[in-house]
Amino acid sequence: MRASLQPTIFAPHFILNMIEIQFPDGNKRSYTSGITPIEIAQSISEGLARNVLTVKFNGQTVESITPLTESGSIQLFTWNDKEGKTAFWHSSAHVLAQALLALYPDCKLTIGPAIENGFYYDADFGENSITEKDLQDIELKFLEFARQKFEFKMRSVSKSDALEYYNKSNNPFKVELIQNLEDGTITFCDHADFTDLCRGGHIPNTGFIKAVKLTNIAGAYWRGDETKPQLTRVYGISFPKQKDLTDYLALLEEAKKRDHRKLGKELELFTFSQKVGQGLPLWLPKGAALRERLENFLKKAQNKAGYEQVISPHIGNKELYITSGHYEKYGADSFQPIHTPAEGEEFLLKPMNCPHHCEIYKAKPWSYRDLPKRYAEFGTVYRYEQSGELHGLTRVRGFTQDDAHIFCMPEQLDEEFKKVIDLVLYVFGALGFENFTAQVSLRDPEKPEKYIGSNSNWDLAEEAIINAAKEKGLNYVIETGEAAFYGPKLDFMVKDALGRQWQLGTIQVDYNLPERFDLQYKGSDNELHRPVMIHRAPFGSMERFVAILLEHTGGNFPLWLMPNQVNILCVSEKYKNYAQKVLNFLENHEIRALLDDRNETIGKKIRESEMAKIPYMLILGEQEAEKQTVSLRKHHEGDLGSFSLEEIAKQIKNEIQSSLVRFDV
RNA sequence: GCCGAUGUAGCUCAGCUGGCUAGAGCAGCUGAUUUGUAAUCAGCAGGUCGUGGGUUCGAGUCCCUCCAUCGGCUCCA
Repeated sequence: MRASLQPTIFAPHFILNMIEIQFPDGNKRSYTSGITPIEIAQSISEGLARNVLTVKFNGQTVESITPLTESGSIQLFTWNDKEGKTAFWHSSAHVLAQALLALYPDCKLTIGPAIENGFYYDADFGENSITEKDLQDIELKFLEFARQKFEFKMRSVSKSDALEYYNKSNNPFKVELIQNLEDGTITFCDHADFTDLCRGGHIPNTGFIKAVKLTNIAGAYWRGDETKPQLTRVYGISFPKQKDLTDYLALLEEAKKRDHRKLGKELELFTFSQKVGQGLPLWLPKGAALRERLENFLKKAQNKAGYEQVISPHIGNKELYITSGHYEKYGADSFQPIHTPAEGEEFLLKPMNCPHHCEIYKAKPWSYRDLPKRYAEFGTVYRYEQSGELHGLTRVRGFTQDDAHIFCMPEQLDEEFKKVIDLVLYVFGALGFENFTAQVSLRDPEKPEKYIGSNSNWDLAEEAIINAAKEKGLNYVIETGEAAFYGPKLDFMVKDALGRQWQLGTIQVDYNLPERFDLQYKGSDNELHRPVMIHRAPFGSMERFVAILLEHTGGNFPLWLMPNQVNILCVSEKYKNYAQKVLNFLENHEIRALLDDRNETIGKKIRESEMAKIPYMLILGEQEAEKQTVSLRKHHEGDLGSFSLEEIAKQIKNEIQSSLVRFDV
């Protein structure tokens, strides 16, 4: 500890110049006023000082070299903290901007934030676009600057000075940003001879950045608005150590191996055909069987929870969608109507099941005693998704929702909503999804024109969702403005192998369709009332769910879902008869097994079964045929010795049962 | 839809700055081998190099159109 930083209690005239700093653990220390956070870190340890990337003082992000002149609480962040990484990548974006400007003096910089994994910078390169080949040069320039350990220095500028600065450099983007800022709140950040409009939160100097990888280049609209000019976005990620970068790239390689598109092909689950059409998946036998098992699993739970299966056709009269309001909203951007020989008659490929289910509800009058009605259907729908948005099985144009619509009285909404949450949690639990976030999507109060339905109904529904999420102890985030146009929703978001978020399960409240379809029930007061509708899909869609399940399990599904649970491998063709007997035995125990009696070496058969991720391999030859046993090998575990057929069947059944807990309502 | 990249056999890939009948491994077929815990050997067959046009004496290679795929953006009932 440096002597000058010691509290000096014997010199009263100093006391006025002392400030008291509180640390996150509650400890307090006194320092001379004007001390910088980095000096405070030094007073604790040199090691900490070397690793401090950013600082919060009284909850506000400050630069590590900002002098502190008042007492307060301090938080020091390193690479191990989220805040540290953010500052690191934010600072990296500055260096990227500096490098871009150095190599392309005419490019117009716009914004460049830190993101979950790295950072990006959007710039307008005008006529001369850059390509991925240029990234290496930019990286070199980046590192050249980073190594010079430039300090990041914040300064306040007046609005007029700021505008003048960017008008002079002819940058309309920055000018637009500054125009929307309050005079007096505007700050610039300088490092080396580079200046950028910036709110702050930097690492001490550029020298902390030891490794950088500019990962890709993409187009991005200015301010995310399709009608505004398209900029070039350069994505990158940087690290304080070269090894961190190497590890990160290895991790990405690893993640690619779990890509569901790759696994789906290797495991022969699904395919696509240009001739059939883009975004229209073809389920191969193994994939179809897998999907069917998932469907049966959910059907069973739904039956217990009081759902009834219904079936509706793949097309519907255009009038149906005019009634539902979907035609007006999406008609122009959808698969276009199918015409019939009858003049003026038009049908639409069903983009959702709800209108059909509303008509099923309408098939007879209902009493309040009958409610809730819960109609479930694995309904295949078709949506004309933008071509650039299609992605493996996670975003397709034809897919099957594990859909259901619950028609209930308004006072039943809370309870029904919670029951659906229970069902979703059961499904996720049985399939091992633990890392999901619940997203509550509410309407954007600024844009009422985007939504249909009365304000009071929206208030009711939003409140019901938030209450249910709270009561069920969900780890939820609220997203304002993300609601569907007909009602708020609760989505269950799960990440894929590369960390991209996908919506799986969804629960949505709808006051709109019951109105449009004039749905009714007779209340205890002998008056007609309007039911509330809940749309819900625990998987979301079979396609997306299987995709994410593939990425999470790497193709090693729970045993009950596996297309082939057992491969029987015989050492030579001589033992075919015994192998057939083993196969029959397993089939009698409802275990899915395949017999590999090809004229190949046992080594090859094992290799192929391992690569096909078959959970159990039963190897049999002379010894086994004699003793009526099998030699057991488990995927990824190797040889486990010999067992009787009964023992094998028992073990497999146990494993299946332990992962398939019953759904209790 | 927009920006950028990619497209060679069923799969994974090679084919340099345009120049012999376009190659390899795996898979497939035929034959030999009858195998003990992650690839037995040999032979055969398989491609209008995504599509259509252009430049050229000559195009898998260069240019344009379209299609599909990949990474983003916008969108997502």
